[in-house]
Amino acid sequence: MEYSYDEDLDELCPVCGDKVSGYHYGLLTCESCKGFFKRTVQNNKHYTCTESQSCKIDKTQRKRCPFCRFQKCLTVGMRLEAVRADRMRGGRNKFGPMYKRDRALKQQKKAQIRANGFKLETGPPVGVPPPPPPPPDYMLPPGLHAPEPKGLASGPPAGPLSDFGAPALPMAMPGAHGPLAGYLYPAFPGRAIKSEYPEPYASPPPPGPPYGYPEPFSGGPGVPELILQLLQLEPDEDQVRARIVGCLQEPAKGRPDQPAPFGLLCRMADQTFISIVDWARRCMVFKELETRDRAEVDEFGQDEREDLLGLEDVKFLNNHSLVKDAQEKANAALLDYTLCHYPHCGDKFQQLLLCLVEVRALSMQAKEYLYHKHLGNEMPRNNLLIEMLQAKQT
DNA sequence: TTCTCAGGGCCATCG
DNA sequence: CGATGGCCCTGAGAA
Repeated sequence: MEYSYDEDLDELCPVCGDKVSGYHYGLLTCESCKGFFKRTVQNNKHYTCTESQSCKIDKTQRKRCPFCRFQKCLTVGMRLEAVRADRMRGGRNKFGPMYKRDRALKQQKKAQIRANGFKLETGPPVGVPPPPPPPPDYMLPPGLHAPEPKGLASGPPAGPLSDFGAPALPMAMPGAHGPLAGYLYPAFPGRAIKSEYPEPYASPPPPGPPYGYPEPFSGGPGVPELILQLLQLEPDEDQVRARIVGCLQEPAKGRPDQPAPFGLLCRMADQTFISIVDWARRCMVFKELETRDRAEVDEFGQDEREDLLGLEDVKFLNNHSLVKDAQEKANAALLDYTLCHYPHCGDKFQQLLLCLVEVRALSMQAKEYLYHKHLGNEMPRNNLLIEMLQAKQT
């Protein structure tokens, strides 16, 4: 096989650390893990782990425990639906644009690293390669490896998600064979893949966009130092994911009658919230705040992050001049960036600020919804989000 | 029309 | 004898 993106091949397989051979089933992996994943899905194999389902998977030990290896394949983001149920050879799948974008992103990051002389914490490629060695909590909850579609395997509350994040209508796969028959299949509009395997293993959907940055990031000259610093502080998505998976593994506490999907979503939201607070804590501005203000930021981490990015309401802080100053610096950096990278779109800066307003409105709606749930005694206990909302109400 | 490259198949090797 | 993994073939989509 010929590659025009040799630099990608310098990377290591997120599953076993071997050399990657290209994009396979959603992300850059080695040939070995590609084959292993293919055989497992095509042959509907079910493995068991003789240890504690947390075996280390690396190049030398990947053959020891296929259960943990496959779990890791799913955890890092390999896609079951990319394995063709009809076994048609050749062609491209619906991930093509995703691969292309991921590749462009890598090029940009490398160019940025070269231009700036230091390495940013990179986000995951299309999937999420974890830093070797893998922590034990990369493993999915045992229930997620059920041979039957139950629990999370039945999909999120709104139904199975399409690859673009929108709920897709489930459809029965015509001609489904063997033990796979009767499963629900996500609907894909593309014709390259006429049918896909179901998700009896139900890999968790990646939190947020599958890329390190929410939009194509143009590095190199013209990127203000402040933006580079903020990007460096971005939470490591691998760690966030590992923490969420670990959290989901914990047995449910509190409300046994809690609907599983909602409870799980609350847990995931909690972990995301913790990451945001961590981000706020590590911000250079935060380190300059007074202790009392820091406690406030801890409590209102999410709002603080929004504020630092250009929103209002920093009145609750003692030292609001410092925060205000940081906010203005962030705005100035963003303005510089948009002027440099979107010279033909004069109002890019204003457009981005308007997006923040919309995000803020959505945030308010979500808060109201959660608070309504809380008043109806429908929230899980020990929920950080609701504690934050309660604190804000008082 | 040609090229690219990701998914599938084949098969030698290994345990 | 089944699993593994490297290599090659195929063919849809991009150029």
